[in-house]
This record gives sequence, C-alpha cells and structure tokens, in this order.
Amino acid sequence: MARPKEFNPDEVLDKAMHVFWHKGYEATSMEDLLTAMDLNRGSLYDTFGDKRQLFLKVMDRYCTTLVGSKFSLLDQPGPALPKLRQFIFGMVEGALADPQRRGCLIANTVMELAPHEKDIAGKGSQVMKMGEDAFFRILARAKAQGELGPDKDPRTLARFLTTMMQGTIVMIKAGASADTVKQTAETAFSILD
Amino acid sequence: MARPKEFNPDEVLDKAMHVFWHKGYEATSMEDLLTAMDLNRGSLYDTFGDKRQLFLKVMDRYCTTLVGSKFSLLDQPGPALPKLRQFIFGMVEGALADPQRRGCLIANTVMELAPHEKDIAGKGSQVMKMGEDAFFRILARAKAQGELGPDKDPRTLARFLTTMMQGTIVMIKAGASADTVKQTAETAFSILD
DNA sequence: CATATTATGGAACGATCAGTCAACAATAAA
DNA sequence: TTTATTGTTGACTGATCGTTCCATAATATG
Repeated sequence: MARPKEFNPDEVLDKAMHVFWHKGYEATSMEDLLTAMDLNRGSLYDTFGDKRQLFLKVMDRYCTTLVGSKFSLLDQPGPALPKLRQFIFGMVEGALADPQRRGCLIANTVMELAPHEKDIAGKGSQVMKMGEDAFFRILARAKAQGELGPDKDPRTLARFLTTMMQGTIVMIKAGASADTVKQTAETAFSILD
Repeated sequence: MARPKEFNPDEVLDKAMHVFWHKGYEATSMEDLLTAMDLNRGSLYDTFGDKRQLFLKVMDRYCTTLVGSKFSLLDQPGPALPKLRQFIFGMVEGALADPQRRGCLIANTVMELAPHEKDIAGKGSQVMKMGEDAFFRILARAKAQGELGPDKDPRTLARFLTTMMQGTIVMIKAGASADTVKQTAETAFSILD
C-alpha cells in the first residue's frame, strides 16, 4: 500500500556491491553509494539502514548471487574431481577477467576489517568456512568414488585448497600475470594426484 | 644546528607502523597516529609529510626491520630446504603468535588499497615480487645442491610458495586455528618432496 | 474524493577528517 | 650574548564524513 518504491532494491544493492568491491568498506563514502545507486539519502537509509547494515546486506547478496550459486554446483552428483577443477579454474579465470582486478569481496573484507571490525570481518570468516566445507564434501565424495587416493585426507585438502584460493586472490590483486596465476593454480591442484 | 628533535624518528615510526598494521590505512586517523606516536601535528607533518607519505615510510620500515632481515637469511650458504622450511614456519608461527592476528602489513595493504590506490598498493606488490625472488634463489640453489628433484621448477615453486604464504595470512586473519594453519602449511610444503 | 501510508528529495546537523599556521621555545653558531 | 635556525604546541581551517529530519509527492484504501 501507499507510494511504491521507484527503484528495485536488489538492483541498487548490486550497484552498492560493485562500489564496495572496488574501493573497500572505509574508502567508500555514502556519497559514492548514493551516486552509484542513484538514490537520495532518505530512500537509502529507509531501505537499507546505515552504512554498516548496507554493507552486511551487500555481503549477503554477494554470497547469494556470486558465490553460493557456484559452490552449490559442487554438490551435484557425478565425477567429483573434474567438477572441483572446473570450479577452481572458473573462479581464477573470473577474477582474472575483471579488468579492475577487484579480487573477492569476502577476502577483501576480511583483510581490510580484521581484526579491528570483528563483526563484519567475522561474517566474512563464516563464508570462508562454508567454502571450506563445500570443498570438504566434494573431496570426501571424490575419495568415496575412488577418484582420490585412500591416503588423502579430505579435510586437510579442503583447507589447503581454501588457503590456496585466498592466496590466489591476493596475487591477482597484487597484479600477477594471468599466466603465472593459472600455472600456480595448476601446481596447487596437482597435490590431489 | 638549531633545536634538536625531542623524539627518535625511527621509534615513532614503529609506533605508527603498529597502528596502521592494526587498523589499515583508511581506518587510521591522524589523531590515532598522533596519540600513538605521542607527537604534535607540526612535528609529524614536518618530519614525515602527510598521511600517505608517512604510510609509505612505514611500509619501508616494515620491510627493513621485519621482512628484509628474515628474507636475507635465505641467501646464506648451507642446506637450502631446511632453511626455507624454517623461514616459512617461522613466519607462520610469528603471525599466529600475534594476539591481534594482524597478518602482514604488506598483504593487508595490497588487499585494502588495490585497485583504487594504485601507488601504495603497487609498492606492496613490489615487495611481494622481492619475496618471490628470494624463494626462487633458494629453490634454485636447492636444486643445484641436489636437495630438490630435477623435475621441479624453482620459479613455479617460488610462485606457489608465495601464493600459499599470502593465503595463509588471509586464513590467519580470518581466525583459523593455529593447528589447522600449521597443518595446511605442512601440506603445502610437502609439494617440494 | 478523502485519508492514511509510504517514498522522495534535499537541506541541515554535529562530528571528524587531513592539513596549515603562527606564536613560542630551545639549541647552535657567531 | 646576540642571532639564526629548527622544533614544539595547539588553535584553527575548510572539506567531508555519516546521519537525521521534514516538507512534499505519490499511491492504496475506504
């Protein structure tokens, strides 16, 4: 009832996401966000709350639209290791394809806001843990299906891949060449052999 | 000649370093720095310039006092791989021993300020390249001394270890337990076998 | 059409930001 | 002891920060 919003909340949330992704939390001003989202102050604060609340909603949306959908592919039946390989290299290619090399919003957030903004950084850590668990599940399945040697430990390897993925994000943001990043990912993945 | 400074520039630079290390670049205010360094504004601006220049000097000091000294140990003669192993686990233990889990100032900087503050982030990237080169030198030496298999490529492995180290920093800031971090480092290091 | 409800737009708020400046203090050189 | 030079101190600046608020506009309901 009453006057309807003139904007789509998810759409403008995406706009906000790209600003935070590019500049990080602190360096992004409400002014930046208002401009990018093409909103006035009242609409933004009424709909999303203050900067912190908006950022938390942006993190949620980032996970839903960009992370979760890809991770959920890992849980589909079928050969596990090829799927895992496809996931990892898809992530790497995706991050390299971004001309701005913004990396990953979650990793950026943990690195910028831990340890002095524990609430927000903690949310990022939770997401990473979920990623590790997704890796664990597919590696456990790979082992059960005989794709992974019986001497390999899925939990250890899941942590290794998670660490490697975060390190790859750092190297991409640091400007490493696409070739070296991909070759390094290949080296890391070879640990599953 | 004339009136001498009442403070030791290196000492107060260390104080500034710890503030930036804890809160990052943007979240650190000049007020924070003045308090920690126990200086007045005039002294700070006269001695170190503005916030950006101060931060660049802090990065230099961080590299000189905390990074460079440890990396230079790698170039000393003797068995290479044990030295490399000692370096990596020393780094990991050191980062884990920090009760605040501040990670590494260089990695923090690259992650916070790339891509929107290219000057500062670029300086961080250079430092990472130097680290990779130090890894390369000791791995090349390890190969020459027969400690590393002839099928192993020092440059590829140097990039792998660099990536792994950065990932480890992320996981430490994300709050991973000391045990899992160390076990993951062990897994990564096993790639040299 | 009248009324209640929600959205919009923008002025305005106090706080804090990074940075400047000038009066004053302390030392070295003459 | 005088003078030149540098350091210290804190008040001050204009800009920008995140946030609030209210008059106005638009829609849904009765």
